[in-house]
Amino acid sequence: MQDKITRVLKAIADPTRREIFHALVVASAAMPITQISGQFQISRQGVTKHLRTLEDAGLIHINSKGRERYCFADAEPLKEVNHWLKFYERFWDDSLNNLGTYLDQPS
Amino acid sequence: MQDKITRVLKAIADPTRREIFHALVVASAAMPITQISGQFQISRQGVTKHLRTLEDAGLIHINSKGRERYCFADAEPLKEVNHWLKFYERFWDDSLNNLGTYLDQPS
DNA sequence: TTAATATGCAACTATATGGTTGCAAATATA
DNA sequence: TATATTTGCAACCATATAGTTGCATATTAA
Repeated sequence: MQDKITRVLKAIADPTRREIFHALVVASAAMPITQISGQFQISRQGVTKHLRTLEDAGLIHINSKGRERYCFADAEPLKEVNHWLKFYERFWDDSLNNLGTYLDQPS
Repeated sequence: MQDKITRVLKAIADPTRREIFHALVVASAAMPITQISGQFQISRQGVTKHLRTLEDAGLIHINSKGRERYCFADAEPLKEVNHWLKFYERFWDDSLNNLGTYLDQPS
């Protein structure tokens, strides 16, 4: 399949998935799927698909209990995104650097 | 269209685009499209499409000079991703918190 | 036992995505 | 001027994505 970081980035690249993930994080409690999907306009099945994507990225975990499936957030995979970002940190402040590069073009 | 942060996340969610962006960052010099595409296996047009996506996200800027178009990286939009991540920072360390949540399920 | 609830699976649709190729136009070079 | 180079545009293709609906199944509650 895909790279781990690619899975995580694709997972959080969708606004609805970011909302679902956020809801689970701030809830700080495991929630069954129906309860989660009740907070969104899209169908339960739509939410379920997003949950699977989040699960594949490791951003949530699901645990069955009776007929219900409890989902809870796990922010740990975001560490890797943070690490990826860290390399570029030194570049996003010096806009002057970019400007310099721009001015460095052959004329 | 889309949210700014969504555009940025979608842009970096593709491995080829991350490579292109990285190449431009470390080059720390503006490069014409043909020169960039020479570093990748996919066609020039394929690269051009990725460059447009990166440009829409603000991760590169393009400047025409004669028949050439010079591209250079701009890491600034990554700040917003960093800011989004920052909120979750406090959650990704305490795996115990997640475990607690897990154990908090009704029985 | 019967009814309600929570879920998964499958099929389907529309659109986005990552890639290709062919061709035309603009610019630079011989 | 004739030729080579850099690029954009457009059409096309295969697959992925975000969403839907219908139905079957398992579990819980009346």
